[in-house]
Amino acid sequence: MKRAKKKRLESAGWKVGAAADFLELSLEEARVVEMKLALSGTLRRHRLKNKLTQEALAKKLGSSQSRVAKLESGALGITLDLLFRALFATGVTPAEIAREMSRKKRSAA
Amino acid sequence: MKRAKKKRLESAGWKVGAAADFLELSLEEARVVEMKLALSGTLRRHRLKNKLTQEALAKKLGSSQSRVAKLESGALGITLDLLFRALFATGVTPAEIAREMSRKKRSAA
DNA sequence: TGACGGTATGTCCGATCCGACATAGGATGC
DNA sequence: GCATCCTATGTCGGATCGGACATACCGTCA
Repeated sequence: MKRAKKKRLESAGWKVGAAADFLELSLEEARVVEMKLALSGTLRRHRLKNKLTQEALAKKLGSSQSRVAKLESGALGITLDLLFRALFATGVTPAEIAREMSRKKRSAA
Repeated sequence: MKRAKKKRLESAGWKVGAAADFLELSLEEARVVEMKLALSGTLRRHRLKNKLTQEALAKKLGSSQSRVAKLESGALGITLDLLFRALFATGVTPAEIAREMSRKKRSAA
């Protein structure tokens, strides 16, 4: 599968932000990747604002610290489902998420 | 797992919209469910607006007609990842999705 | 009526993700 | 130094999801 191939490449040392630029990702795939990156940043900001540790957030989610770390680092193999659950668990409102989503992200070097 | 239990119950004949109201879903889980429902509606509207069949959209996504049908019906076992990919594939912009997301959904009977 | 295009539903099986755990890194305080 | 706290990274096994396929359903048109 195409998606699988992408993952393989990326996990072989590529940073996804940059990857979206030159890998042959379809437009919609690239957008999803950018979205995940943007939201993982949002998640970390809000977790810190709430003075939660990754472990504390993990417990709220019924997840584990390592998974939260992966969420925040924009690691591969994390889904939007978990990302959104985490965001909501930190008290981010849908409206706020929406705002973050539409804020375009300049691709990092 | 709690999430697994929820799925079990729901798949035993419950409509998710109603389910979110009385099942012991955590707040963040309920929000994700509502979000999926809202977005599946958005997807269908935009697909039709673009005069695409489910099959045509499926091909764009590298998926299948049945999967698209499930996406649009808000079926269980569907992730936000695929939902967003589908939305982007129908040409919906992030800003538009954001707008849909913050629009609250009255729970259907 | 039958054919046809579009959609819904159900079931496989392989791919992917999740939570758990171990462990390493880094910062701070003693 | 070395505890302690937080975070990062890697790896398992089992749960969930995905595409594919079959098939049923529903209009419409002739």
